[in-house]
Amino acid sequence: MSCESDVEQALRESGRRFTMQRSKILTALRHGGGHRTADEIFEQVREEDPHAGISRSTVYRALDTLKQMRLVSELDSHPGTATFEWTDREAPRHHHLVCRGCGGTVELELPALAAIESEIERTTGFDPDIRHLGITGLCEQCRD
Amino acid sequence: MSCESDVEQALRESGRRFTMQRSKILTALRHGGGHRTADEIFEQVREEDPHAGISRSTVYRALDTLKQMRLVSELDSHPGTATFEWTDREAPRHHHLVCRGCGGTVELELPALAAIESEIERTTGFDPDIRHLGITGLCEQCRD
DNA sequence: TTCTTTGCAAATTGTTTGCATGCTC
DNA sequence: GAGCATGCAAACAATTTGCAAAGAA
Repeated sequence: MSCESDVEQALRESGRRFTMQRSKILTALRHGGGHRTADEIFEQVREEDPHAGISRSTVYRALDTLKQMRLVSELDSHPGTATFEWTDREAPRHHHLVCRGCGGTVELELPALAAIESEIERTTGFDPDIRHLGITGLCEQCRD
Repeated sequence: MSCESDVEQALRESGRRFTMQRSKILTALRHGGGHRTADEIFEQVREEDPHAGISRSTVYRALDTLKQMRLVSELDSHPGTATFEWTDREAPRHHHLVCRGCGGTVELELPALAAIESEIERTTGFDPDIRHLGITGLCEQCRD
């Protein structure tokens, strides 16, 4: 699930259509290098190609279907504005630190969380999305 | 920081006022036994005392100042509607599992997270709010 | 009396929806 | 050609803001 044609195939197999808009949204999300809000994606697509037919509702709807297909995931810890990320199954799992002061995010790997994931599953039967985990706090600069 | 008068003092010391509304909001939050959205708090206060002068904006503003004072914390992982909790420093730290299927929440203690907290601080200088951590996923019933 | 807080209503922001048209399969 | 997808504009929901009046120190 890592290049355009795979996505195209996945869409077709589930009876959906592979459209220009979806393709551009995915590209913006994948090559944008990180997390993007719906609005950022909208602006990014529009900027790269002002003639591209794209609207906010399309972005929301596309993100929604891609989420259902598990190709895109919505990050937690961004109060007020949903933030999305391309779900790359090959990449190492990383987690997000979201600063409540400046809103900036830092990524880091926390291998120890894998153990917690299985502990949760074992004790509660809950299947946690550790992958989407966002941890809020204060970054070094904002701690003053 | 566990009874009414402490809150009153904390407010006074920071040059703020101790008002009926703030008192009732806190009571609703503390004795409500768990997490509450702004709207739930509003309804709860209004229900307990229909004559109480309270408005939604007041709830939001009060929660905001209480958050700044670290007396109340906003939980992550509740997309769309912010959820708040009384920050009880004496209580054991618990964490939240939020089901993306039914929206239900489960609380559990995860002592292992304390180690992760210090790891984050050590490696990134970030001060994480592990306390507010919300983990999304699918609960046992919704996994079908 | 001074300065904070409140209520009300209006404004914002982020997101969703209905419907006619366009495009993919 | 059939049915999913799109754009537009309107609908929504949650939260914020301006301003005059009320309340705490």
